[in-house]
Order: sequence, then C-alpha cells, then structure tokens
Amino acid sequence: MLKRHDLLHEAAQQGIRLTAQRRALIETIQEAKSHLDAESLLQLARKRDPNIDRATVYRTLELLKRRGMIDELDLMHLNGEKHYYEVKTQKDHLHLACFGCGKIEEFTTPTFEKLKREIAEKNDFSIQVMRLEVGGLCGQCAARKEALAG
Amino acid sequence: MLKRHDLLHEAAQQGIRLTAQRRALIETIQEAKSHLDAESLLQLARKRDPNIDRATVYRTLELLKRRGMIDELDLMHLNGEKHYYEVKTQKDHLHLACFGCGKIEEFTTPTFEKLKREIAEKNDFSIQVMRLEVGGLCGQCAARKEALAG
DNA sequence: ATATATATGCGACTAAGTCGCAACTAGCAC
DNA sequence: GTGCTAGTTGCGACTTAGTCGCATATATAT
Repeated sequence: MLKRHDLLHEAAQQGIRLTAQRRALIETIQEAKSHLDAESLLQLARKRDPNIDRATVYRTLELLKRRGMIDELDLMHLNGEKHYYEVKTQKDHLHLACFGCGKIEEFTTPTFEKLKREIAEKNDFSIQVMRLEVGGLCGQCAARKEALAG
Repeated sequence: MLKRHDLLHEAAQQGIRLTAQRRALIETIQEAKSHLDAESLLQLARKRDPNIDRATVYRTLELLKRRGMIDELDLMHLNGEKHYYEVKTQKDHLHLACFGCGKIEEFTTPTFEKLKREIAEKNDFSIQVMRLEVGGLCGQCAARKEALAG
C-alpha cells in the first residue's frame, strides 16, 4: 500500500479553516477504500455531518485539489463522465482501467519517476499534478476475448 | 510534428460507413490546428455539412475513439469540463498544461515508450489507450510567480 | 435498382457541476 | 469567555456536456 498524506493534519498545517463539513468530507476521503466520485462522497460525508451540501463538496474538492492534497481521476470514463478522487500518495502512481471487467489497478515504477523528472527538465516545466491513466484489457479479459475470437 | 493517422483512409479500411456527416467531422478533426472540443467540432463541421447534428458528433467521436483513431483529452480542465480530441499519432505523446497562461505543450520521449512496455509487461495488461497529462507552470509563468513572491 | 443494416435528426432528457447571496461560524484579538 | 470579521455554507436556480428513443434517411452489397 502506498503511503498517503494525512489530509486533516495537512489541512490544519496549511491554515485551511476546518469546518464541520470539511472535516466530514476529508475524513470520508481519507478512509475511502476505493475511488469515489463527488456524489458518493456527498452521501458518505452526510453520515458524519448530515448538513453537508453538494456545493460544499464540490468547493472543498476543488480546494484540496488546488492544494495538492488529493488527485482527480477519470478512470477512463468507464462509468460515465464522473470524476473520482483519491488522497495524494507519496509516490506518483498510475491507474489501469480494464474495459472488460471494469477493474482498476494501481501501479508504480521508478520509470514513472524518471519520466517525471525528464518532463520537468526538458520542457522547463514546474510540475504540480500528473495524471496517467491507461485503458485496455487485463490478462483475464484479454484471454477470454482471445478464446472467443479463435 | 508527429506523424498522424489519415482518418478518412483508415475509416474506409476499417469498414466504417462513410456518411456525409462523418466525412465532415473527420475532415474537421484531421485539419484542426489545435485541440477542439465537441461543440467546436460541431460548429466547424457544420461549415462542411450544415446538417450535421450534435448527437451525430458525439456518436462519431465515440466511434472513432473506440476504434483507436482519435484520443480524448481533458487538458487538466483548464477550461471547464469539456473534452478535447486529437488524431492519434504514431508515437504516444503527453500534454503539458500551464495553469498560468493556459498554454498546451506536447512532448515525446523514449522513456514514455519504455514506461508503456513496462506497464503492459509487469501487469499483464493489453494497453489500448494511454493518457498522460501534466499540470503546472511553464518556465515563464514559474519565473513570473517567483518574481511576485520574492 | 433494390434491399437492409446502419446512421441521422430531432427534441426532450439526465447528469455533473456552478453561482449569487443571505446566513452562519472558525479562529483570532482582547 | 466575548466579540469581530473574513471566510464558509446552504439554498435553489442555473448552465453545460452529453445521452436516448424513435421515425426517417442512406451507404453499401448484391
């Protein structure tokens, strides 16, 4: 498991005003076991603070994103146009989305870090966010498709 | 300039039925000088075939995307939630989006190709699409910000 | 020329996200 | 603790992007 930021702690350090709603949302994201979209986060956050509103969720997600505390993902639009959110991890990682079964895998490799450095150097670019998403077929689905075709 | 697919030719080869509307849209994408969203593509395609409808644009983009002829981009949502489209190039490339000035740069490097192979091998994954987007500040904007801060 | 599977336009619809504004409150000063 | 105030929230109406069903039209094979 990749080491994740402690959002609540970091928010406090960054001088982000901690309202009950923000706490509820931040804790929800922090404890999430999968990638959740804004609507799901809203529903879950409401279990902690029933008063939280949709607009607040969007505004807070935007804030955390700008502060580099969370990442926004598309997961190759396997399920419509929603966006998904996850706590930023120490090391950058990429997401593999299987078009066959919908499974999402995460992956890290030093090559990714190397690529990042190369991008920054060769383009004189100061990187704040990096999003690498891959779509295709996982081993099982590829095999299954092969069987059908052959 | 990266070598791009010849969409019209490829569509014919793939047995895609070439209607006037599809021709209009495909030519529009092929000749586009920047990354265009669905609505812009619609407006431009209408100059070639005034009858083309929004739904047809979306349906055709979806088709071309599934066939691997075009790529869909977010460009880090610099301008809202739209998606942008571009003709698939021979070599994979990534997009750098500057949060300061909104400039979009493209970049290729063998490391990216290497990463792609590594992803496929180490995860036993058959890659169909790969999208790498980077957000941050270009050299100029980073310097300007530095000046303001210092 | 005809048949037919496929594509299109229309228009109404859904989903995701945004915004202005009055009311509320976290965190600070005292 | 009390009060102050800039920052935050809820509300509800709105925008924007994209989807869908169905009657009509048409590209392609024969």
